[in-house]
Amino acid sequence: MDTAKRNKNADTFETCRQRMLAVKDALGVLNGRWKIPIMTSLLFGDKRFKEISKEIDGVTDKMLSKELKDLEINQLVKKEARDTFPPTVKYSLTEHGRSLETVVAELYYWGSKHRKKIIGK
Amino acid sequence: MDTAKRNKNADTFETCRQRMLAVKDALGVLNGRWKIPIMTSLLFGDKRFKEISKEIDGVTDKMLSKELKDLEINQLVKKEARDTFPPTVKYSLTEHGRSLETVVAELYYWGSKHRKKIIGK
DNA sequence: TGATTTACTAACCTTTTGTATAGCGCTATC
DNA sequence: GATAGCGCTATACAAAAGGTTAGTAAATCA
Repeated sequence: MDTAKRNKNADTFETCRQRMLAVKDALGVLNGRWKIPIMTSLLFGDKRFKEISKEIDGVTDKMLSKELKDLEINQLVKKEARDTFPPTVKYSLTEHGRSLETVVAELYYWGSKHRKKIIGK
Repeated sequence: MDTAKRNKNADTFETCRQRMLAVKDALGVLNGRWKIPIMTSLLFGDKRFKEISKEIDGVTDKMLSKELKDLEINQLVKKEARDTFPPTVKYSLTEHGRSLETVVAELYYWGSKHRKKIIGK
């Protein structure tokens, strides 16, 4: 391998690693089975706890509660509780959370394509 | 709530659930900590096993091997082994796998933004 | 009276993921 | 002749993620 080619390979290796870091930062916040579905739900509007859980098949109260807390800590979601009875809690996206819209949209497009290609053949 | 408003709510509920399904299809294939990093690595070019593992911090041989197998089953990755010694195995993306490029790109943009906002403040 | 509702939490259990270590077959290098 | 390299696989175990069940508060409804 000549010098020029070796340098080019080293470059793409470095570029690749930097991309990877950013991708991992994103995945670090969106990890687990439920965070992206939760964000998807809230991109359609503010919701109460039970409304979210109805939209996401298979999620348990425990998981939903935990994941919402994580998302709140990472400033993607905000929570407003009123001390009525039964309790009323509203979840909504922060501006930062709403900036995930394009990511979720791409996942949606890709997921539809994938379903057609693999699952629904 | 009047009838028109109730219908509109029912509509967004349904649209939301359909989006959710497609998003979950995508996540079903890309689940776990490693699949998206692996795809990111292969989007930069065909790679051998060790090359991928060098680019992804923290992944073990066991996990890498398992996840590559999953991706192969889902037709995102293809594998070519030549029976030389030491063994030479080349991994590359299928066309379907390459179609994930936009998803990964969005994750990369968002991850960079997120790092600046939350981690690197 | 007692069942229902909401947004959780605690206890416990299972499944998935990760870690550590070893080994294989064969070649090339020290 | 020992050692390093590749692309795994096997075994055993620890840790993390996720699921199941049950329970709480206080008001409302039958």
